Amino acid sequence: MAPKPSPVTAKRRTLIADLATVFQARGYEGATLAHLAAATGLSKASLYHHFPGGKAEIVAVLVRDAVADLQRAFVRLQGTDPPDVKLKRFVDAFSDYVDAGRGHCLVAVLMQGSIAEQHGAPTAKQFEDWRDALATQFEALGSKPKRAHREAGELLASLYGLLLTGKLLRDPDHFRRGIKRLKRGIQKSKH
Amino acid sequence: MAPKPSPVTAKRRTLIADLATVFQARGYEGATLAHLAAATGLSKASLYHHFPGGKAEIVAVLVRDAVADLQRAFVRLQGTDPPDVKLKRFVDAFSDYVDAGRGHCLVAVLMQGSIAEQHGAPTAKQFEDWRDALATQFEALGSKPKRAHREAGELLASLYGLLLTGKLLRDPDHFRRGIKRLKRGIQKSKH
DNA sequence: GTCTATACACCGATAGAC
DNA sequence: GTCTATCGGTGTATAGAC
Repeated sequence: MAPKPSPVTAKRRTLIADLATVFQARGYEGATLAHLAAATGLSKASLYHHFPGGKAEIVAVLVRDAVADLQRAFVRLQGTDPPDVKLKRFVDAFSDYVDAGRGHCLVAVLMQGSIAEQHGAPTAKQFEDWRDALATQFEALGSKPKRAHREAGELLASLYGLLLTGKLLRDPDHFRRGIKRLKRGIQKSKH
Repeated sequence: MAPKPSPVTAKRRTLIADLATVFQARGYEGATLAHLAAATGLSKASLYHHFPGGKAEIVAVLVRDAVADLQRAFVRLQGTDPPDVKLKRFVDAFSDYVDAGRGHCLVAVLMQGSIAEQHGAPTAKQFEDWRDALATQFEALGSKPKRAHREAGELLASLYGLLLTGKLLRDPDHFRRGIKRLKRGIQKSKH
């Protein structure tokens, strides 16, 4: 049995989750300390106790955390299962990460705007690694390296495109239906 | 010959274009009046002369204007040319609208965040109309209505996804290559 | 139409009591 | 660890001269 996580860590995790919802909905500049305090139930001063660096430290921690969350989806590509199974599991995990299209990808939200200057370059490298991990699976499905790399980029673009257009169209099902089709497409591209 | 546009209107057009660049790069909350004044070369007080409603009026005008710009891409779907030709022209026009992936779609940028509450619903209706216009062309290519509707949503998602992932990957060519492939895909889906 | 000067609210951040 | 009170700076918006 796994060891019980310390309550300190558990409290910090819910604190971070509450903070993330504000940045997700309002972006970096739109997320004021008053909003953050209200969302967490703490005062502004208490937030500075947990994050002495203020807003900059909060967002740095949140980016780290969101990248780790997203990483958990790409971990589904590891293991000895067939590549199409792993790719479909990844797509499902990504869907979970963005709450089936109801939420956002915090990494993507924060990388648009003033935060990109500070965290944009390392995040871009991370996304390249993720694209390579996807490409490896497409190669295992029979595609040549160049084509696999292309298919990996297309899959990423489709996922984020479905997420964004679902919000533009205000259609909660747009993302869900798109995910379903994407998974069928992975099945087919095996031939 | 078309009548020469009045200098007043021309000045206002460049003014709006300058303001748009700031909102595109910084989002609604990130675009302060100081930034907007600097970008236009006017003082803050002068901005209030042109837009008495302040920042809210500026962004309302900009949304109207950006929607009209984007509409110009969808106008390429009209006419008597073959549907695949019209769809490819639309894709090129969209690419031009976002400066080949180097810029953003101002509509999409503003609809994420606090502005969505005010302008989100009418914009969503507009996007539905645009999706329908695309679906009509896919029907003309031989797809049944349901499938054409799906293909239209996929095309929109791919365009916005390529735009977003190109920025996440910091790869200026990602969008350009994706556009090329999308156009080839339209060719193929004809058969 | 454009400007400088300014009003007033809110922002991020700190001090210090409990 | 949490709070109230408060600081200096900046944000939006206005007054009024030119």
